[in-house]
Amino acid sequence: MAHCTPAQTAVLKALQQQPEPISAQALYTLIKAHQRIGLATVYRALDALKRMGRVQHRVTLAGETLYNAVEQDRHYMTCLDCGQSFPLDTCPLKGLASAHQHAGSFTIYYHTLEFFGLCEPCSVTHPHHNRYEAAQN
Amino acid sequence: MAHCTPAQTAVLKALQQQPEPISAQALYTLIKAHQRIGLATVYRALDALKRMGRVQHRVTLAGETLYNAVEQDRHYMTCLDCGQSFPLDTCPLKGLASAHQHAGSFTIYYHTLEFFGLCEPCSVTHPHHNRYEAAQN
DNA sequence: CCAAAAATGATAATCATTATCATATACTTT
DNA sequence: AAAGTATATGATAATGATTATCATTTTTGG
Ligand SMILES: [Mn+2]
Ligand SMILES: [Mn+2]
Ligand SMILES: [Zn+2]
Ligand SMILES: [Zn+2]
Repeated sequence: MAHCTPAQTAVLKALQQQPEPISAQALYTLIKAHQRIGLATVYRALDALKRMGRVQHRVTLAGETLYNAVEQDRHYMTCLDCGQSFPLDTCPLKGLASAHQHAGSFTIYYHTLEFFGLCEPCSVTHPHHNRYEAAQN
Repeated sequence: MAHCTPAQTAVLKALQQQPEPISAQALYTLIKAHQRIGLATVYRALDALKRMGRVQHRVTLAGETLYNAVEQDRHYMTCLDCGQSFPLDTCPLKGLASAHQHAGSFTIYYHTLEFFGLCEPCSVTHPHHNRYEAAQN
């Protein structure tokens, strides 16, 4: 049922060639090298593809939204200190939540799952030299 | 080991009284009613608390970051069309990933998990009247 | 009390994303 | 096929949440 405009097709094709999630601006640069396209159109296409359940997104700590094809069900552990992301071997929800599921009356297209914490180097380096008492519960 | 400045304590206290995740700006308004505090300080405190593993965050489709105390391990299904969020009864990772876990050398403080798709009303109303062919795989 | 380090508040700056709007393209009807 | 209508597109301006600056205050340790 889901149909695509030329721009949407171009964006989806480009996304499917990316091994890692990519930002709208980076996608724009990539596609523009091959064909005439506007940045706003890239954003519009990504939004439309999202609502068709063909593209998913996640937001980095820097506030940048990254997109990838839904087939690529990958997740990350992200360090709150240095911002580095480390991919998980496998989706912890594998099996539990398959694509295009129904939960009650809600149709699920995709999910985002991300772990946050500190990577080894940062947990060591981390100063933690506050001058105040710990807040009580 | 984690110590708090007065601002951090105020922010954490305010957060723990909230039943739902809240934005930095809304928190700022709430706290300012009781004590002198700056918006930048609220952002700084939230960031510090995040790195202490006491506060977690998620980003709405509108691009707003919402914060909540880590104790409140709640997740949502969000409609890509109308933006409404519906809370899950229970965390699908309950048991699998307990708080402050270790995964290899990485220390996990919290996780974000969110399902995206279409809510009942939107999946019905949804026009889907494109004029182009579906993009191939 | 005194210097050094850290925290704070007010405000300006940033920058990814959205809104506008004029134009182009596709579909529908004569 | 031309005209008329709806949708898509591109260039650019506007938005707004978050961050950077910087002067001032507070805390710490001697
Ligand atoms: Mn997954
Ligand atoms: Mn959970
Ligand atoms: Zn790190
Ligand atoms: Zn909806």
